[in-house]
Amino acid sequence: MIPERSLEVLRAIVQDYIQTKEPVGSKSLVERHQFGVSSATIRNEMAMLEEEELIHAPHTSSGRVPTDKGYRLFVDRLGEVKPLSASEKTAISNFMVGSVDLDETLGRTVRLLSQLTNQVAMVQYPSLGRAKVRNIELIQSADTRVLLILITDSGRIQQHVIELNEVVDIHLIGEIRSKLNVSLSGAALAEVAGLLSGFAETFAPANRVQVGLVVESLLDQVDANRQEKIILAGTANLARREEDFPGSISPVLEAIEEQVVLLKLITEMQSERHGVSLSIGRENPFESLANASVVVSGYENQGSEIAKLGVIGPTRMDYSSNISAVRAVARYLTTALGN
Amino acid sequence: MIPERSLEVLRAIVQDYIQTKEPVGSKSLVERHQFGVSSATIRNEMAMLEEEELIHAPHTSSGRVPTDKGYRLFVDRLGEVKPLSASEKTAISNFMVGSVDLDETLGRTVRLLSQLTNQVAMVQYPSLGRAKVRNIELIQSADTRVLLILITDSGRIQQHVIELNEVVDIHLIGEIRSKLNVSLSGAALAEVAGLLSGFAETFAPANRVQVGLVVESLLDQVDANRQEKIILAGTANLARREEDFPGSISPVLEAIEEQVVLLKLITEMQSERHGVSLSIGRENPFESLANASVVVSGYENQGSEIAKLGVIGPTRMDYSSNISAVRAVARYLTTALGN
DNA sequence: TATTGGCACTCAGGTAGTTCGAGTGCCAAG
DNA sequence: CTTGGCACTCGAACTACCTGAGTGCCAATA
Repeated sequence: MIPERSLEVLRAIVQDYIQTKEPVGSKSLVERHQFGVSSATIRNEMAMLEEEELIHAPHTSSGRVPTDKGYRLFVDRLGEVKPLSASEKTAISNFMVGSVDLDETLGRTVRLLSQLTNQVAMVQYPSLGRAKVRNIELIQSADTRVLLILITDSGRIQQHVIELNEVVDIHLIGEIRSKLNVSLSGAALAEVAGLLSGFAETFAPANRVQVGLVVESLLDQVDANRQEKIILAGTANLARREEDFPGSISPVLEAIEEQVVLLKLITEMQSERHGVSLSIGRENPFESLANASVVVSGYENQGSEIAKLGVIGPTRMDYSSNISAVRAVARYLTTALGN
Repeated sequence: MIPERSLEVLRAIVQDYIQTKEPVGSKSLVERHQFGVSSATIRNEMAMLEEEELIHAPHTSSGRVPTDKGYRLFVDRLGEVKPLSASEKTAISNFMVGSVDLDETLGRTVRLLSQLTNQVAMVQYPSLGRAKVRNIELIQSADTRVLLILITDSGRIQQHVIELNEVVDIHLIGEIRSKLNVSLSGAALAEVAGLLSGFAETFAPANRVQVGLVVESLLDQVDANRQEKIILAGTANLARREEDFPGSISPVLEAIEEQVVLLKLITEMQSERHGVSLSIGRENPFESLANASVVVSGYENQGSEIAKLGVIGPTRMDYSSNISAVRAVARYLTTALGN
């Protein structure tokens, strides 16, 4: 058990360090905060905190800097969640009005979040995993091609062009389309594969090849919920915080361009307090993100979480405001999707 | 008229500078190239080149660095276009196989180009400007909403959700759909607005509000060819070339994130030799891109240019290889779209 | 007239020495 | 447990100095 005052000291160190970007020493600490004790006492406290690996001195006889573990304790027990300012709130609601399309909504959301936090923002597209089929359309898009459109109840629209290798028979397409909708409307995506076994056999033998191609493409798209998509905004904010990343920012840039890494990371993060989850520094398994922290929250549709959004930035970030911004944006997005 | 040998010297300076990233002096120049004259003579030549503002000395008594004007002369008259290596050629053809969807093709293209050049690559989506309507679809996507899909002959698919504010009448939707296709199939997008004047009046008065909403949305999308789209890849390559950008890379990152800037830039660039156009340093009007050069080329479908692609990187880039890479990729994309 | 060797000059960058001050750990006294 | 005091550390900032690649200019030469 760590005594109360030590925790106060840790909080002060984290806050000062985030603000000044300089290692913080015992003297400046007692000047900026009212501890009612002398700097020598604080030094003793700091020695204990260092013992616990909550802070760390970059070199002998310099101020202290929080470790990943220190930040973790800070956010878990010490950080108050800053309420959003009025201007931030209006920014959020203004941003959301007038977008009806899912693409557009998510695009606005990610820009909003990056603007609000001055970090790199990311929004994951809704997972197809738990979604249900609302509608399937087949449209001729060229002589030998049809466009398959899959609309889910989360509003996500996926489209894919199918090459049939022979001239499209418009009546056949119509037949496939209506049979597909009869079989699949309202079905969960996970069930689709099962429901379609034997589907081709309900058609005349001559047509089964083409039907097979359509079914295959549809299953591909359902399966494509694994390779989900993330949209990013505010990459330039990384460069502006360059000095916060020892070495270079380019590994970080590479990691976030590599969507696979990001997706793995955010899907594995467990939700903590207030529905927000975060990964601090080396808590994440990726070497290139050793100096980065990630704050994410899920957003919902019809009561269940469909995807996540969040920000990524230097370990030394303002956790309090970023957490509240991420949480607020996730909530607004949830309500925006609810109508 | 600049004498032949001076041009040779300029070429040598540009090549050495691109390779070594160091200002190049007269002595190292005669060592690395066979000029058959002494360094003193080269110094005289360099003095003339400086007179012409083709090169520039960062400070008194240091080597010379090409100016924007020098690079320009180099690419216009001196740079040989490097043929692609065999491995690059196979990389290109491998990359292209098996993508049938426009989205996917462009996505692969932009990644390919960034990999080939080690720069930031960009691909502009085909402009709707000269395209023709192939097909229009209306699909109910919720009780009060329909999805409008516009497919053009360039293979571009645009979708948008329309909020009708009342329960969708499926027969009315069908009627609108077929009438739209009758009126518009094969029409150039520029003609659409004209063809649709008076369209709502062909419907029963009770339905005209809904028809109006659909028409409005369609016109919006046709009009949206102004706010065209660019996809990017390889942003991390910028960070890796950080030292090539005096100051910081963040203005550059901001500029390329600001699609408007990029679009304005590349649409205003005039094609030069071999169908490739380029903007070197301050030749472009954007202060944030003062140290950046842009290499773009158009790609075609059915014989006419539909959009552009290219790379953006530091002024000190390897123009010869980048030009050939951009040109090659543009050609491959053109043929890939041609099938 | 173009080329060349020679020469004095310049200046960024590296090395070394110095100082300064914020910060530390420790200890003995309160 | 707290505190003032003290010796110690070490990065950062400043200075001085040196080195070497590079320059411009000039007089001699082919």
